[in-house]
Amino acid sequence: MDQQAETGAIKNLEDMSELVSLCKRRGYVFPSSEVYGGINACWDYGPLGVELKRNVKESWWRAMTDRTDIEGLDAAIMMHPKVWQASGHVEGFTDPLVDCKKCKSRFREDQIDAALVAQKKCPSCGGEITAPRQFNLMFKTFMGPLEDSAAVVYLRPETAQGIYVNFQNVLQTSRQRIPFGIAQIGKAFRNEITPGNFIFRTREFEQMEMQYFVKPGADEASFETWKELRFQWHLSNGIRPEKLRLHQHAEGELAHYAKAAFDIQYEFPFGWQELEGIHNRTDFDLKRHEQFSGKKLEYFDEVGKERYIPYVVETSAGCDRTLLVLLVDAYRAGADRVWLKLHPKLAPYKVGLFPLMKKPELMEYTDRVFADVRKQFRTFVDEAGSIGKRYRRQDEIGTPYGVTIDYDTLSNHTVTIRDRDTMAQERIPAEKICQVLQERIESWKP
RNA sequence: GCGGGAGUAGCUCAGAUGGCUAGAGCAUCAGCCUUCCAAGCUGAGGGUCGCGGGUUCGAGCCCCGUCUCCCGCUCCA
Repeated sequence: MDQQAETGAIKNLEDMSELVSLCKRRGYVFPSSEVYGGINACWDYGPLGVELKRNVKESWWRAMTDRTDIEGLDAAIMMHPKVWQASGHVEGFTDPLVDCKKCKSRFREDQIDAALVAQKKCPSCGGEITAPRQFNLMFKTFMGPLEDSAAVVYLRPETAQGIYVNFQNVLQTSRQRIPFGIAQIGKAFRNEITPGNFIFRTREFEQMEMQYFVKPGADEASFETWKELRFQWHLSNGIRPEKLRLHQHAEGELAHYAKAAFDIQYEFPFGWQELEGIHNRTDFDLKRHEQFSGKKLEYFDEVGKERYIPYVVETSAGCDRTLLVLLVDAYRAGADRVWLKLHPKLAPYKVGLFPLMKKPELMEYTDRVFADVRKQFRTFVDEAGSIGKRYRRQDEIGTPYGVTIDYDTLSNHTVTIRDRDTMAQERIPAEKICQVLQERIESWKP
């Protein structure tokens, strides 16, 4: 690993804002509704961002569905309102908050002394507190033409419930047996009080979730397995190992549904933060849905001749957060260039193709190569400016390889292939470009 | 929601005490140059100076309002 690469990585929030700027400048991520001045914590993925995101989702989906014991699902964002009563989100996601006008502290009204609430006194400084305001983290809207409370629906605050309520459907149609899992990628919405840090915490976000159903008692072993598998997945995307860790939730930190929980955390410039959660949700959710729906959600084990409600091990990764991690982890600022050291399998463009000079014979040859290479790899052709400048442009968006057609190409049909990370070049036969790209992409090491 | 900072070209900014068609660098585009690692030449496009009102003969600069962004406070993808 070269020295420049290590010293050029993101260290602080200032470097981070360079990345945010690059993202906008080059078409990875734009602020939403920018012509109207933007809207807080909403972001749009541009041409490069959407490619990177698709590649991330593809990588995840493969990791799931390459297994024979995992099925896919795509549930609706809007669900029956009772789902959220059963899940505990109607209750648990609505916090009455009060603020102290004097010391600016914020408290949950239901967690401070009732006597103090009655006197409107701050528990820490004794100052006056505001009247409680309801902070409901679920977005609410109305289904149908009338804004009647009977027709209230929520935008899902997590994708998991879509899987739980389809547990029996998937079980029956896929003919799976426990243990098995259901995977889903989709948007979720939370009316966060404090969003921020670029695409780290947004109110609309995408999750990549898998719920693994196991026999009670087998949950702890499965939990350990998934913890490890998910950690490895992030490493397989080329993330620097020293920036990733597993963090166990203490008892008090656990969500209302969880028996045990680990976060896969990344060391962002704003600290260690969650990238993915692995939760042992027990039979909490399925049981609750049984109660609220009146339907049986148990599993009959043909072999052991027993009925039970399965336990669930959940792996819930943030898709946008994964993107942020990839970008933050890949950013390098050297003395004379900036580059994204993205894993080639995830990079939006795999190769840049350049005629050394803007000469008809070189451009013609380039066109022929392009027609061939683009069938297999997303390719960006650039003939504007000096060759060095074109390399820089591709470096900045993370294109791992550059192929240049020069005058030697015309006589002996060889081209140079340049490596983004080392800037080293090698001359190879033009007919082997695809083969070499394939080999390099597959064997790439951070 | 509160405190702090800020809104002038895609980006980074300059625009003394209000005064001609609002500037620079980078970026983009066109052309030239260039036989492998950016910033050489010529030219072009691009801004109702966040938005609305007010003061004034005249406002990017002053006043009021409003919106938005960024940084800090029990958020867990």
